[in-house]
Amino acid sequence: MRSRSKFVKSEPERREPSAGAVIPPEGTNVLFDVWLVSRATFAVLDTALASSGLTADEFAIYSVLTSTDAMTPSELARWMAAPPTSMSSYIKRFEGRGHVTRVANPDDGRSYRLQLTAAGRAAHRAAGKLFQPVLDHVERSLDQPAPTVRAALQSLHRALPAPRAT
Amino acid sequence: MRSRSKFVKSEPERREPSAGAVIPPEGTNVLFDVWLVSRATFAVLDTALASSGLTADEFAIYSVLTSTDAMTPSELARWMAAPPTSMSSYIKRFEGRGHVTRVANPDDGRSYRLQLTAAGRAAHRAAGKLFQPVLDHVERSLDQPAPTVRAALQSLHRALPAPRAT
DNA sequence: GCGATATATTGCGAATTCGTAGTACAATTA
DNA sequence: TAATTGTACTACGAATTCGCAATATATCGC
Repeated sequence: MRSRSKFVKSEPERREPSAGAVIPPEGTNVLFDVWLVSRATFAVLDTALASSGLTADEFAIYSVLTSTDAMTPSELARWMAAPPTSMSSYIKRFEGRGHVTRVANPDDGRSYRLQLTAAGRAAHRAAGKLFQPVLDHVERSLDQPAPTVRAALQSLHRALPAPRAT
Repeated sequence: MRSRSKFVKSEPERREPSAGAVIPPEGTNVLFDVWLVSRATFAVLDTALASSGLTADEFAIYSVLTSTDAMTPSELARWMAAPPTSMSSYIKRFEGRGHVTRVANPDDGRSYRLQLTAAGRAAHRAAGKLFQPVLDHVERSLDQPAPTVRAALQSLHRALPAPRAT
């Protein structure tokens, strides 16, 4: 197993021992913030979605597949900045669950298109029911408008350079 | 191996086939944005740091250890929302590299404090030299002030609920 | 059209992440 | 202070992530 559920025990140490001020923001930067926020976000979502059988990553991928009716593995991999081999593993897993099927790609015989099955869509909806309360909580708790926060995130996304080895 | 280096080949498909507009922002939400941005960020950083031998996660952890002179594994785990067992694996790996040592924790005999060794600090500095250009690029490319973007990220961080299973 | 090169995908194996369960020490209670 | 309960850490094993190298199809140059 590896559902990545209870990272931080449900309630226990409500008052963080010292975390929260361990590192003053002045000593860090915007990329560090991304790291910290995303780790915390995944922890919360993985915990919240655990009983649905999907991880946060999987829920996100299912969401993409729900919104576009057919993507190839490569497109999906580029879209989420994942290596092709990881995508291959994901797909194998999703197919094993009966959540995804491959449809022939008339444009390219090396490739194929991915499609969520009815079971896959059902799983996505079920996970969505667990996801929604978390999203609602976050949007209500933000101390700036959600669109403002989203604009910042999207600005950051566009500002990233193309991956470049050294 | 698993240095998570060249996710997206260095230059090849500069013009994303269709990615970039696969899913309209209206159909998504702030947590989806976090997912997308963090995946892209890690891809860029892992690629940039590859030759230093550190992954983005490791660089971040070394950064935390550089800034605070002694944290326990638990504190560090909570700080970065990682399960204790993952932290244990990280520490074992870092110790194996000779980058971290454990110092007795006078306050608690079950625990100990982590400290970067000279070699660990050197590795962090070397990785920092690869990290800096990426950060510079991002800060220059943002279409809003970096402090604004950081404020949004920090707002998001505070808005996250405590991890809670269903 | 043919060969050369580029791209899409995957088998395989190695490294990583992390849950389960167990040990050791601390804190609380009686 | 002995018993009980809680917290810090880790050994172990299973699932995941992903690099390397191989295969199949596409595309480009001539």
